[in-house]
Amino acid sequence: MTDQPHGAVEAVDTVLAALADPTRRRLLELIAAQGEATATTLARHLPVSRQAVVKHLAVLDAAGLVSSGRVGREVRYTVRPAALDTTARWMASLAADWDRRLAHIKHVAEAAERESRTGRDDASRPPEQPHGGT
Amino acid sequence: MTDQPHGAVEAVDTVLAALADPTRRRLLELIAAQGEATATTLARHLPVSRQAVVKHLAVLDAAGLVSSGRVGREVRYTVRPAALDTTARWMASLAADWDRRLAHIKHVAEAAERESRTGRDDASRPPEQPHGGT
DNA sequence: GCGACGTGCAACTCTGGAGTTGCACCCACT
DNA sequence: AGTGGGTGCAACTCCAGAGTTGCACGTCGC
Repeated sequence: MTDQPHGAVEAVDTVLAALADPTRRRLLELIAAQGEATATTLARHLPVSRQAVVKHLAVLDAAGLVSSGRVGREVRYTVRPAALDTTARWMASLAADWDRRLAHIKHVAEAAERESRTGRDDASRPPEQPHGGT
Repeated sequence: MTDQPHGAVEAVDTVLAALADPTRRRLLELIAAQGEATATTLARHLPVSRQAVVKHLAVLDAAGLVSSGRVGREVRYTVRPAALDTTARWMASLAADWDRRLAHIKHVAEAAERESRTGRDDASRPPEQPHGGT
């Protein structure tokens, strides 16, 4: 196990899928708080069976969010910031990209507005409110 | 519609759930690229029906990732960076928190290591490799 | 060796969400 | 008025994934 995807894109993919589940987020919380934890221990703090926890840990491991290490008869899990950080950066740059696009569109719209206003005086146009949305 | 959750926590919750689906991410991509788009238009660029797109847009809207605006007989959707940005920050701070905890644990472990080494010389101990994990 | 504890594997149930189809409604255009 | 394109609503199918149970195997402690 612990074969995280090669491409950064798929990494983000699996990380997002992994983080989508509340139980898995809770698991990460618990592991991070304790520094180290086993499936059995974690299951005690959750309303699900050990097997369910094991499956979740497998998903988290595949996403590179945790790493497993065997110590004697037990398997200890630790949190792994790298993948999470990568995803955070991806998301932040995406948000920035959206911002840029929106600013650009707004600029273009305003330019067109000025253009039409100076060119000819047609105040009789359908409302076309840009986006009241919320 | 477009009633985004009040608490920031639930916001992150819904955003993560929304971003978990590849089709929805593709939708956001398309909307961001075009600046504005309708469900019908978007469906033409995707291998799914318009209704499927509508449902996805409803989810994205509930997560605050898009905003809808009616223009004549069509409903146009635009991208909304705010929620995405919030989630990105949440994720980044979480990663930073993990980093802090790991550094702390490592520090403590090293201190304990030095302690036991100077206190008594017991080289006959089980391996206990910290975490080869991957 | 023996019991206790933790893990691993497999088969099973069941619900949520992704997707579809069909139809009714609204608005623009001529 | 009537037609076409876009939206909205509802009922339906289908399957991945979350969770369970049961049992076998390895490992620690005595």
